[in-house]
Formats: sequence, structure tokens, C-alpha cells
Amino acid sequence: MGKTVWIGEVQDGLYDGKTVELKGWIKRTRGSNKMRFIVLRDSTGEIQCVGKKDTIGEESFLALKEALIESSVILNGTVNVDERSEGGHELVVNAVEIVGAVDPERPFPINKEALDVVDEDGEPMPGGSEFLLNHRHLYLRTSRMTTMLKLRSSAFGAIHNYFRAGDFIEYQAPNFVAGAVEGGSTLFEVPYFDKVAYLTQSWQLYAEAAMPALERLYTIAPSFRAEESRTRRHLTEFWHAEMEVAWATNDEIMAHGEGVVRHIASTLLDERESELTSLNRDLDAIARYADSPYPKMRYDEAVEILQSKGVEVEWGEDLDYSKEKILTQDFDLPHFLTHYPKIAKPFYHRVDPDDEKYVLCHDLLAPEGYGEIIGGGERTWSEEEILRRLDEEGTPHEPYQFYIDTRSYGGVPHGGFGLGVDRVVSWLAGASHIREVIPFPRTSRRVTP
RNA sequence: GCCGAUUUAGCUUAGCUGGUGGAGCGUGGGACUGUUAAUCCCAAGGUCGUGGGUUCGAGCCCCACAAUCGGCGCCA
Repeated sequence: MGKTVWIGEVQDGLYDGKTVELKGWIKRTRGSNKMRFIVLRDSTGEIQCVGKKDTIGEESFLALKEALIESSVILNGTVNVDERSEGGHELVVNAVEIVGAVDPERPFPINKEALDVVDEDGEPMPGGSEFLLNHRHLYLRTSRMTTMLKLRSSAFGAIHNYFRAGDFIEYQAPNFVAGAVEGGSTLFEVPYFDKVAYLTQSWQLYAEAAMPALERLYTIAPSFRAEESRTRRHLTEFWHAEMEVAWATNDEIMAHGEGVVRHIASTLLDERESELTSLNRDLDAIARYADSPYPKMRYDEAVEILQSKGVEVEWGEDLDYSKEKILTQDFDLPHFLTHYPKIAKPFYHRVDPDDEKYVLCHDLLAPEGYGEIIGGGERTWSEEEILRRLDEEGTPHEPYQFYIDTRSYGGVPHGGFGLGVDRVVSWLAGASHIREVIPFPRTSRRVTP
């Protein structure tokens, strides 16, 4: 029971005048007592199918009439080129088989009204209502969500392609861990037999352990952060593309960050132009993200710019989202922010040998208000400096003993970054909320369905 | 952790000064031979989030709780 004909191919004109069997789901129906119009969808597109009572007979016509939205069906018919049909093609049905009928007592609950969700300012928030979030398992098959999932797939593919083309080795770290990566972040605590473990916040520490073995490594994996962040940019479970390179400088790592983001943008243009267009995305902007080099700015410059705009900001404080937003509102490209003050960053960031007030790090800030999409830099690599910085922070050594050990045996300069894949897809898709680009979003107040 | 808001039929919502809760979509029935989330007629469908309180009387006023949404901090 396979499937050989796809609606997308029919709409591309591959089957004009031919008899085909279409398998799919009913998106909507309309018609009279003599003919029915069925809009059939599958994963590749939609097509209008016409069933005439004279041609298909009483029984099949009744079946078509009774088939409710989201029933699965197999329709046999002839493909006609017809301008009256959306997409330019139409199936003239001559046989009908209902595979999975929908019970009229429980019709498909998502309708046009349910899809029109707006926020407090009247801005569209697709999929944002309690009802749609509760029915996420059914919302997945709406055209907007399908489009987002296709963009997401292309972005994941682009990341793998970028790193593999650069001879990186894909490497997996454990998700149960004993200690934190991010200094102030909260960890999800989970019972682990008679012990306590945590869900990983990052692959980084375990990647650094493998750095002397593989030298160039990367992953795409979920990371977990128990922050009660209620914003359009946060998930408690998000997909993290991380990389680590031996012997690399901050500039080299930034070049990879820029490279992978540009490659994601160009891949979306190559593979998903029609999806981007259907989302009303500005293709010129995506092309700019794919083709133009990303400007770099030191933290001090950013602070000066903010101060010149009248924003109160003290040297040494981390730049929060409200300040990032002011800084990036004039940008038409992602910008790197480099050389943050040491006091704003955790122990594993390498102190700048040229000026001990700073660390050799970078953040990549996306334009259009999407915020930080990459955080990275050189790592503290000598054993002596690691111990000193842990003590400065008051962080205990025990959970990091394996990490300290890696420095004792041939430590070398190295670094890497973490990229928020969902954030990048959200930005490039122009999504109104990060949950738009992940099938089952996990946020501080929702783990279901 | 902090601030703000919402909760009325399966969905989206109206509901005046506190005085018998209306509609659209969907569903069921009927009409219609080219519709574009068709159109027209009819019907069923409501413990108004939960629990208290005030009142002759509460969807509406008061209190508590819950769920959810939006924003901030923090981050990717």
C-alpha cells in the first residue's frame, strides 16, 4: 500500500491528462447536490478535486458528501488543467475510497475562527491560543505549521552540511549531567536512581573533553534550561547547534558562526523559496543575510552607541534584551558583539591576554528584534587559570573535575559556539513566536501535549 | 522571581445601569450543476473557569483559588 503520486507533482504539471490515484486528507469541501468540490491536501500541496454525481454514481457521491474535514481518502481520477482551480490543476474524480472517516459527533475542531489569534496589541500570533496549544497534535497539519516544519528541516540539513563540508566530526554528549555550564542559569533536576542528576544545558564541557581527540567537532542536540522566561524567544527545551575547534581564535570561531548562519539563509532560499514567499518573507532580506559579511563591534563600542542614544548603561553590565533591541533596531544584518567585560561572563571564557578586563568572546545578534542567536568564544584553557577563575566565582571544583583534568594533559587554545537553531529558524521565517517553529514547544508553563 | 491581562456552546465572540444569555463558524436536516474556508432556509447545542460572598435577584459587583496568555529579568 504505497503511494506514487504526490499532489505537488500534479500541480507542477507532471500528470496533465493522466489518470492518477491521489492519497491525502480533506482540507475542505463545498458543492451542490450534483457535484462536490474536495480540496485534498498531502505533505506536498493541495489540489481541488471535482466529483460529479453522474460520473461517480450515487454511492460514491454520498460518501464524498459525508466525508468531513481531515478525513483521509483515496481519489482516482483524471488530471485536468483548469484555471478555475487554485494551482491551475484539478482532479476529475471517478472513484472514491474513504480510508479514515471523521465522526460527525467529533468534527475536526480547528476551524478558521480558531486560527485567527491576535495578541494584546492586535498583532497576529498564529497558533498562540490556549485552544490551539492544547490541540497542537492537530494544529501540526495546518499549512502554516507544515511550512515552518519544512523550513526547520532545511535549516537542520544546512547546519549538518556546513560542518561536514568543513571536515567536522559529529559528536554526541550525555543529556544527564552532574553540573551546570551556564553560570546563573537554572538546571532541571531529575531523580537518577538514588542520586540527583540534571538535564544538560549545553554540550560544551563534554565537547571540550573530546577536542584533543577530534579537533573539529559539532552537534545538533536539545538543551534544557529551567528559566521561567516568558518571552517570544525562549523555550525550556531548545535545539542547540554547537561546535568546538582546537587551536582556534575568537575570529576564526566567529567566521564559522557567520558561515553557518549564512549557509542556513542560502539553503532556505535554494530549497524553500515558495515557503518563504507564502509567509510573506522579504527574499531580498534573506539574500542579504546569505551574502553579506556580518559587522563586528566591541562591547565598549556598543555601550558608547547606547549611551549616545541616551540609554543608561554602566560599563561592566551584561546587555539585556531591551538594550540589545535598541542597539539592533537600525541593523539590517546580524552583528557580532565581542570582548565583553570579564565580570559579565562565566569562568570558561578566556581572558584577553592584551587586556585582562575583557574576555575573548562573541554574541551574534539577529536583526528584526530576534535577539541573540549565537554565543561563543575562546575557552579558558590552562589548568591554573581554570582553577583561579572557578575560585573567583566561588564555583565548587568537584563537578568539573573531569573538565579540569582535560587541561592537565596537553591543554591547547580552543573555542566554539552555541547556536539556537529554533531562534534562527524563527528569525528567518519571520515567526511571531519561537514556538511557531517547533512542533511541540516546551515552555515554563506547558509540557503538554 | 516580578508586572499586566484573559476565562460565556466544539471554535471565535456579543452581552447596556445587576432584572428570562444573542450571533457567526462547525455539526444535523433541507435547497442548489463550477464552487474558491460557496450561497439560501431550518434545528440541536450553555452548571457563563472553580469555590465563597453581597443582593429580592449575579455572566456583570467583592474575595480567594486555578488554568492560560503577554511583557520584564536571564539566556541560545
